[in-house]
Amino acid sequence: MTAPPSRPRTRGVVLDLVRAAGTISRVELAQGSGLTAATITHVVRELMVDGLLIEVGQGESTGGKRRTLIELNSGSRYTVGVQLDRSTSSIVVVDLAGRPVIRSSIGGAGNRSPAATLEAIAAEVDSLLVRAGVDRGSVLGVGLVTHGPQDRAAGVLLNPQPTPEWYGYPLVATLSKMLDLPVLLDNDASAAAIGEYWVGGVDPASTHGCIYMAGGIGGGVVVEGELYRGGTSNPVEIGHISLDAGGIECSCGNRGCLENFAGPLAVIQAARAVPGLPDRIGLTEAAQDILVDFDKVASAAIAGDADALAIIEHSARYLGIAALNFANLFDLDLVVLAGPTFGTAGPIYQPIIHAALQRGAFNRPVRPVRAVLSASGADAAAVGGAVLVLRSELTPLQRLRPDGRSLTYQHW
Amino acid sequence: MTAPPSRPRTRGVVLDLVRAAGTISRVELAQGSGLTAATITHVVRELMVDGLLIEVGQGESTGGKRRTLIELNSGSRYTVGVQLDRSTSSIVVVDLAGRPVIRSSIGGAGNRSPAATLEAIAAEVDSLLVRAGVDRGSVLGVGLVTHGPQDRAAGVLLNPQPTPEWYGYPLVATLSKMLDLPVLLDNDASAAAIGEYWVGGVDPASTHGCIYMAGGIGGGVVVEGELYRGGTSNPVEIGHISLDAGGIECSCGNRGCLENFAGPLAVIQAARAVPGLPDRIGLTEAAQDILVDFDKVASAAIAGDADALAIIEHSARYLGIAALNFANLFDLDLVVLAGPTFGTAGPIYQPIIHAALQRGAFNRPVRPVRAVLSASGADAAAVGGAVLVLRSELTPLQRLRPDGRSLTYQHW
DNA sequence: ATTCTTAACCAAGTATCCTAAGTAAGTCAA
DNA sequence: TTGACTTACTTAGGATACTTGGTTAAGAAT
Repeated sequence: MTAPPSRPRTRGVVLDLVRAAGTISRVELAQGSGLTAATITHVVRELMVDGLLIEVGQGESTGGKRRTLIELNSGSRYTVGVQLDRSTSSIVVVDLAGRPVIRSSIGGAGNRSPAATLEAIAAEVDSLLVRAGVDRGSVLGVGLVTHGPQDRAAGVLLNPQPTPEWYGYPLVATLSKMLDLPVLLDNDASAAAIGEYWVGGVDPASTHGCIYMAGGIGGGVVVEGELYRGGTSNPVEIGHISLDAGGIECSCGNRGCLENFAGPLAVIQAARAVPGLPDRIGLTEAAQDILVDFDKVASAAIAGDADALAIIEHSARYLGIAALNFANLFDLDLVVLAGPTFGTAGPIYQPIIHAALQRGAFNRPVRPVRAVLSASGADAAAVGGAVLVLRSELTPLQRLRPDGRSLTYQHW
Repeated sequence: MTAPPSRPRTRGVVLDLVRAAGTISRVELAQGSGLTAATITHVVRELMVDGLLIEVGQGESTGGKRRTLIELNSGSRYTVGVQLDRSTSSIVVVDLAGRPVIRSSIGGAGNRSPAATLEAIAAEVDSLLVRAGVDRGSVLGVGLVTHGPQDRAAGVLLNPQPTPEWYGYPLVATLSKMLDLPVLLDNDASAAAIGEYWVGGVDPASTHGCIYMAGGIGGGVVVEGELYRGGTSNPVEIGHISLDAGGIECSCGNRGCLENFAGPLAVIQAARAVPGLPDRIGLTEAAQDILVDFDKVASAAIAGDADALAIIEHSARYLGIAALNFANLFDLDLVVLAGPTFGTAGPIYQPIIHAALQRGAFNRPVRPVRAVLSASGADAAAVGGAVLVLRSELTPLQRLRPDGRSLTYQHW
């Protein structure tokens, strides 16, 4: 365990400015941080000694001495992001700049026990680190992201999915012990949102939300680079907002929930109900993996099947209404669509949702509101998980405990 | 103008702890703030020299020296809150503890010009300060709260309501000059939310949202004592979230907006449509003031008129769905109902909305979710405006500019 | 070359916190 | 009642992370 760095907040601010700019000079760091040039000198020197920053050349003169350009020393540290759901688990290793250096997908939880699932994940993480040639000592930690509700501080799920054994199972402690690395747990949609902010080129001044659609629909919001956390850190249950007061009752107790109109299960069910369509696109009677089945409908829609297209467009229109409510409530100027379902169907969803925002976003007179597809594609949540570890280690904006360890981060 | 106080952040933390506790000792301040007892000694002494805190006695011994009890010196500073809408303007003067010391209501904007309206408000503020015997030198400033969208930093509305002349009119600069006091502008629903947190006895650990219903429906969210601001500071347009994808088109561009189902105008229109009801409750043909008309329906409902009750209950059920979406998206554990419409009809609305939250709030397994009526009644927004000034002057949690002046606060 | 401008660094000062060692004022037990 | 103990608060000194102001380095302009 390394000693806690001094002035963690200032280091975090500087690192974040470097990350956002890519390449930057000390003068610009001073302007951007509000600190004086002298302080920047000291902080940058510390960060260079730690190997986090490197000087990469000189800028053009603006009438005097040329500025020394600084970048993240991206190969000096790595983090791992693990996105877990029932059908698949995506794993990525990212460098200090948040760029993926290697990725893979393995089977999801299925009906396996947490222990068996985590064993498989740990083995794959070990394998990826070896294959990428990443020194284990330079790995800061692992971000495990999955569906909510969850207790992040305890590192457990508060949801008996996929099997009752998962409720309260010590995911973080177990994976941490298996890998001998720090592990943090977070919501997949929140991770996708912060990941998009960090590596997706989102304007730091923007307030953006993420709609993450995998097996279900989740949401995340980033304001000024920070995740909206709400009260119990399980915010933005966008899959279960009601869009029809008289709609059918949902298992959540609400009526007319978004997921029942627009979720992948609703899409698959709608496809099954169209005579001939299941046979045409290979949708067998027995319920397969949700994402596999959804992708059959999505592929058919992209390929021009009118029935499939109508079903996807119906889903997109409801997502558009949800996105509009989402944007008007959180005052967003950007809605990012992320998750495996948008891998194939994204080009159908994006323009419809974007158009819905143009129609009714309240803050549109103040600034433009857009909907875009995630830059990280299906790996958005996994990349986000890795980014969450980067953030927690490098830019500790939360108040630190006296011993320098993060409150939201469990070191085995 | 007084010199900016030293260590503004620490002072703010201490003042906030004192405010939340009412009466507190230095030992508890040290525990609550995380600062050492020595630092608390220094900070409390500074604050006592400034007259903001006073020692008020001693607590029971817990085995040693008795604790010296400290309170806000509530008579040492005052702020003014002005809530403005079309039909009425509520004005309150609150002391340092946020308690109202005097209040009044005058006519709202109506169709008057901004200048004429502000003249009337300024005269009434002057009059209230004199009648309450408040020394002008102890008045920190004025919080002007009204509907959005608005540009808080510029101190102008971005909405041509009630007349086009209001769009972009320099409200803050004008009122500030009239009164020779600092003025800040904010959203009425946000103000009601923070006001409820400050003086309504809301648990500081809770995450609460406010549904503010006056002429329209607005929302505000407070997380850990801070307002959710979103991107352009016009968040939580809850009146225009869609609850029926196939509903009638709203002027905002969306369909099936909450306001068209549950807003006061919808209630009045529904009452007009019931044969006999308008005559029975004195609802004349010509549209009067919205709040006056709404109150006729609400009073009849409270008095037992079945038709009026059904209309209010219909409105409440839709507000309940909206509150549930609100709570699930923002992860709230408390929804406060505020605004003049709840003055009479609150006892009908509250149980229905509360029941809706019990039915479907996602975080309910983690902690209870409640709906309550505002403790400040119809003055919630005005009290909130006054509290916003207290906060900005006393607990500057925002980063301060080098000259010590707040970024969000315009000193004429 | 000389002078100006800009970048980066260094030294000393300051604000704000901490730790450590007190003093003050109470309880408790013999 | 006296001495030991506990708790509340204060004082003194020191650490940290910033600041201000001056210096050196490296370029452009004349």
